[in-house]
Amino acid sequence: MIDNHTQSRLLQQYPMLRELSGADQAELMAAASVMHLPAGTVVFDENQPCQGFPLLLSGNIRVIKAAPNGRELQLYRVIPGESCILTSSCLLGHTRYHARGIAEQDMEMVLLPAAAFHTLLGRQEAFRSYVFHLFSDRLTDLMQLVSAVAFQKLDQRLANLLINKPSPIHATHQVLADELGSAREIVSRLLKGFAEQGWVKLGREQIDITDSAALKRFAEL
Amino acid sequence: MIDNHTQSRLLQQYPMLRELSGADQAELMAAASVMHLPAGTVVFDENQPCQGFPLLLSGNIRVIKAAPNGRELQLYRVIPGESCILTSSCLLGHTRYHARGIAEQDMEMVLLPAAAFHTLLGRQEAFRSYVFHLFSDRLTDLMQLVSAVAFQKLDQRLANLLINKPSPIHATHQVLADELGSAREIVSRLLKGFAEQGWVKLGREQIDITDSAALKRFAEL
DNA sequence: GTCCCTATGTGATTTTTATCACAGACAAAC
DNA sequence: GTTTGTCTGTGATAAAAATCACATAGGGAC
Repeated sequence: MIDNHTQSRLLQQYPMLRELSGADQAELMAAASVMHLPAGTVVFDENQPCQGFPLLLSGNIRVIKAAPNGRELQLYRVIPGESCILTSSCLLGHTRYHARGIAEQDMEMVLLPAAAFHTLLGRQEAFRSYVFHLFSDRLTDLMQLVSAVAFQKLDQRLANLLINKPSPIHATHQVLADELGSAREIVSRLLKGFAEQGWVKLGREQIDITDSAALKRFAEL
Repeated sequence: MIDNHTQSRLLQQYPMLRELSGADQAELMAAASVMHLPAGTVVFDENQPCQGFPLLLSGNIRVIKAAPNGRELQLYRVIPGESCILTSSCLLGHTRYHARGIAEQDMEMVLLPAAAFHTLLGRQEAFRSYVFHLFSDRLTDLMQLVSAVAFQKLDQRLANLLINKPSPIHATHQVLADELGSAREIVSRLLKGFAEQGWVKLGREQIDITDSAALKRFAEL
């Protein structure tokens, strides 16, 4: 059951919910529940069954693949207004998760039980269309990712990563490495190279982009 | 417009179509058209807009990402009974293709125009569920692929590729390399290694798997 | 048979990435 | 201040892949 304040926040983040019929909207609010997860929580993990459909109010989820040797690679990030398509996939395909989701910051989310999810999907065009779009976008992202991992060198991928974050970037080299699926030392060395080119300025847990045009040129080479 | 014989073949490959209402089924058959494509045809390509929803009757489609330097990587294969989810993604997300599709053999397919696709999706639970499942499966495949490309060595990926094909395998090393996103010489050398282990026997355009258990063990190391 | 095209084998070399092993640097805690 | 823990820099080395440059071999066309 969702309280009024949360309901309005939910509708703000997910405008498509406004298009649901009043009755369905009420049913959703009745069936759903709010969860608070501290940063670092494993929201879901590989091989785990699905709980329900998450709607993020604040914070976000890093969805990653972890290798047996401890390395990891970020598949994508779920932000408020989106939902974890992986979960939809589980719910729709009746399979289990194939990746791990980790709360990056403290997180509030509304969890829609599987049954309610299926009901909405069957009855509400707006909801269906929303889910289809999510699938579509994710598929595109993943194909891009595969292509990048297979064909691009790490320096280009790193440059890309940097220019897609707001400068100054607050992150350790390890975090960047995990996002790229590589090792910390490599990222450190590449960053040093960028710094020597005058593209970035490095500090502890901080990277200032000083020549984003050059970085972009390099990334798209 | 689809003739009777083709209709029955279509229903055989796509049993879910039987669950459509008679009227919708008739509408589908009226709106759709049959296409014959010779092997090697580029069925769709990156940045191209979507024509419609393909239903394969025979042959199959290799969906690949091509790198600027000529290398390529197979994302997945579409076989009769499946449909190209990438197309659904385009139709639903109103975007363009993000990969290339190539007819591997001569191909017959039924093309469902975008409008008919959307109608069916809105009206028919069975069709919707079919499309959702396709999405779900593909997403899973792609995540596996990303993980493999990022974390596995080529020898393991090659072993995996081999054991998932019926022996004897008829393919040039170049074809295998393209499937893995690597170079021919590497594949040749790795295959030689496998042959030395007694796992395969090599011939011109032919690979006989002589110890699939060992290959499997190696692949899953 | 010869010619020719494609497929394969292979050495040599380079590039890229990973791994290991520390040293130094910085910031917060005490 | 000192201590402590995390973060970063860096050399040395190894491993994996890619690249280049041919040699050879098989199979069909003639």
